[in-house]
Amino acid sequence: MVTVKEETRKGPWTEQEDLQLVCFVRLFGERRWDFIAKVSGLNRTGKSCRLRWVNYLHPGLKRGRLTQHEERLILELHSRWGNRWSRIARRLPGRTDNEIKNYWRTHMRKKAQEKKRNNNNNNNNNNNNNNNNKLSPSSPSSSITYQSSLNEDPPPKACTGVEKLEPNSLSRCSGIDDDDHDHDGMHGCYPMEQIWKEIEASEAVRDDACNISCHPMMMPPPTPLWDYNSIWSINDDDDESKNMLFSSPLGEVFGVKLLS
DNA sequence: AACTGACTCAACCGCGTATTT
DNA sequence: GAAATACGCGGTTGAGTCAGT
Repeated sequence: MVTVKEETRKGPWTEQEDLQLVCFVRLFGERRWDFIAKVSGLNRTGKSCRLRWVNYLHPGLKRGRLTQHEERLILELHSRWGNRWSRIARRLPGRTDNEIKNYWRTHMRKKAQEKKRNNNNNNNNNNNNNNNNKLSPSSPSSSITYQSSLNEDPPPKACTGVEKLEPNSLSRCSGIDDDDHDHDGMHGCYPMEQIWKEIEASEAVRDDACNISCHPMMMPPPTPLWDYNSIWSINDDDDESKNMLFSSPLGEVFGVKLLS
């Protein structure tokens, strides 16, 4: 007799897995991921489930490219906080730390390349009196200059260029946790002020939404922004979904509740 | 059409912190 | 208070896609 020990699944998630995960998050809330992983019958770690939920399945997520506004915000916040992606992500409703991290990597790669090019040009045109050897904010999106390159994380101090932080805001650059009141030191410095207002406004909206949707037993948020309606509303005639639920360890129990 | 390099995105890993037992 | 467990974060990797040659 050979007992088959099921390996924990890795790699890309299938639609079925997504569906299953959503169902169980719906039941148990966005917590106890190990429990959800076990109970759902997904051969995934809790960690993996959480990640999938946070980065992909969460109904509040925005899809698509970052807007210019968001890009600027990321640059600005990164210059203040460094690689504190989750914190930065909190300022960009609907965006995940992973997404921002990925964006930043790309951005920095571009920057590094630009820098390289600039340096090369400068070497070639050494006699030119333009002295561009400081990284010039050549691209429209780079009104902020960065000291960091691809390989070095910007030290939190890298508050350079137009940000013009006030002296007391250096603490922010040095990674001291001041969490959500961080922008107080910024006002009046430069047009970012307007941006902060917008952020706060959007956060207020988000918080309201959260009060409604994040209660463990009131899981399904009002309207997913993207096409997972099918997951969130399992109809009586959705046999596939039913099967999936029922085939999970606790499926029978909860399936009855869900589908009754 | 085939190849190559850049880019994007999803996912995993390791580690530190928080919470529970 | 200590140990175990769960959670969250940041770093990294690899597959897929797209544009240029």
